Amino acid sequence: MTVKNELFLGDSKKELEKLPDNSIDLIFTSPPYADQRKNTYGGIHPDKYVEWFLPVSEQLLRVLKPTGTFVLNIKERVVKGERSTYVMELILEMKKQGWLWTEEYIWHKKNSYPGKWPNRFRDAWERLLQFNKEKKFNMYQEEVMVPMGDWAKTRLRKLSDTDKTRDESKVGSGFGKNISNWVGRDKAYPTNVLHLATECSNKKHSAAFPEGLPEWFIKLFTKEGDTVLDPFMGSGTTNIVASQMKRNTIGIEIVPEYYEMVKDQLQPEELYLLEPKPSYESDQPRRRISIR
Amino acid sequence: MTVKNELFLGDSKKELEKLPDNSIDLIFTSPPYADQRKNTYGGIHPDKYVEWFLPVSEQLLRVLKPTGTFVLNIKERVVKGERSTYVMELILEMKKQGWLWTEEYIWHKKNSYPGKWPNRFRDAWERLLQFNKEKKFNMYQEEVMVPMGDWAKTRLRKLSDTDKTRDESKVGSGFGKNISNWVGRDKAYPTNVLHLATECSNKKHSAAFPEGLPEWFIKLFTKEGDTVLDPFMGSGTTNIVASQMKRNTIGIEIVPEYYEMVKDQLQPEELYLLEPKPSYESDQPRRRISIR
DNA sequence: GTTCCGCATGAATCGATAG
DNA sequence: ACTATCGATTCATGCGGAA
Repeated sequence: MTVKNELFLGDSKKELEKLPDNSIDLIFTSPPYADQRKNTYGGIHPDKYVEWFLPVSEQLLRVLKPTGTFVLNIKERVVKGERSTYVMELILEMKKQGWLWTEEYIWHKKNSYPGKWPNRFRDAWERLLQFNKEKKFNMYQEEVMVPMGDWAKTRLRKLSDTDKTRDESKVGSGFGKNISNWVGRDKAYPTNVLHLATECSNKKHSAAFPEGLPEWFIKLFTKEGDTVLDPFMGSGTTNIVASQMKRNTIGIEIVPEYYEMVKDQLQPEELYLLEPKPSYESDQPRRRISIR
Repeated sequence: MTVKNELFLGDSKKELEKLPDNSIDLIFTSPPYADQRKNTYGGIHPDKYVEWFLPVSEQLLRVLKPTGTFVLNIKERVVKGERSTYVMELILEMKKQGWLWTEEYIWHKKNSYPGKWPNRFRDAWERLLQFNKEKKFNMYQEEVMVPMGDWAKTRLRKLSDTDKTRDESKVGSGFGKNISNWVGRDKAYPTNVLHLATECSNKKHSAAFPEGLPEWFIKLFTKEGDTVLDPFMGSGTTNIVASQMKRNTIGIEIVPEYYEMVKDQLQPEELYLLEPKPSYESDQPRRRISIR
């Protein structure tokens, strides 16, 4: 089978106008976070953030299918000792646009940035806000349950201490519990708390999230042949993962350098001859994405 | 030494008026959650929640010391397939009252109640909102340090002499590891994600939280002899734990049954004859705190 | 082929210093 | 005075070279 990859260079709000109504199954994105500094990539001042984002979310509401889902990865900054409130204000405003705020998942970043300050500890979590157009939407819960295949059985037999305590991320997509909890069970349902380490690979984009994050939501909210959109593509993690999972993808990026970088890795049409096993069933390390 | 336990039966807003200004070091509470059903304990309709809570938080702002902290354990309900927004509205309104929203901790409920719905998974986390009166407040970070990961322990044990000297000579090399700094340290600072199992003890109160939760914040924000307030006492977990930790406590409860229950367990004056380790440092399994 | 170990670095924050 | 930039702080993780 083949999947299509459409990439747009330009401002999200403008480029989104080119997409037809009700055509997207899943929007997964991590927009530029608010930033006081002006010269950072995409830095938007916290006070202007909601105003900046709302025209985009209005377009997203238009292009999303009624059965589709919008997952927004975001976290508010600390400004002068206080958490900013722009994320909360954004949720309230998006509801006025017609979005349903269905759920808030927590991404627990197991290896967060070091640091200790007089008034706070390390920030080790981010929000994954789920929005929908309708109360009824597509959700394939079975897909994110991790089956007890031969791999898991073998793995459990030689379960090491490190597996038990330290490395939860080797289990499935990295979400969920201790491997040892699964002994005797066929399947495990996840919760709305996702445990995943931030990646320390050679990505040149500062806002990269681990591949497991979009992978999990793509599995949960789409099936093969569906269409996944990332309006703030960045290094293209969402699109590359989605394409590997045989979903059609659309990506928009305003910085030419990142746009070109992703373009080198994603063909307009990707042909999948083989039926690769899902990565969580594979014995091999997950395929690394190299930047050429 | 002795600690005092003051218990009030009545409505929080009214009873709080009896307390003097700037007299409390820590407020830790889990108020009745919003609920559409009227017959639940303290059930308040989501639409009325903010309006109901604000007079209480206004009193809390008055009684809290300038160096004190208010920790609010809360989570929004799902109403008609959507998360309610009263928590966000509450934060925004409390900021207008003069509160600083310093931080949001996540309580990850490791063993949350099993369950699955067509549109969502198990809810396995709650918010712990930290509010302050001033930017400078008391925080005893060393008190909640946690054992270091296995990796560091292994590394330190095997640290060779050359490693020590070589690393010391590299002081000033900027960002990077200086392992020798860690010698003698077996603890690390925690993050803003707390991993605790929910407790299934014999509590008759529906809003009971595990003892480890107030215990952690009491350690972090107070010292012995300080005063801890819970304006929605319930089964009295906060007060009982605080009293055991040699903090003076004040509790307010509107339901006579709960009020009497706590009164039976807490004397107006508790005498602590022994000065040794506080209970939370003992080896007794019941009082083990398990924050990773 | 394992296992071990050194090292880089990740959506960070504060406070001091420079413009 | 006010803003922008910079240095110090510090832990989990995976990778790659060494044993």
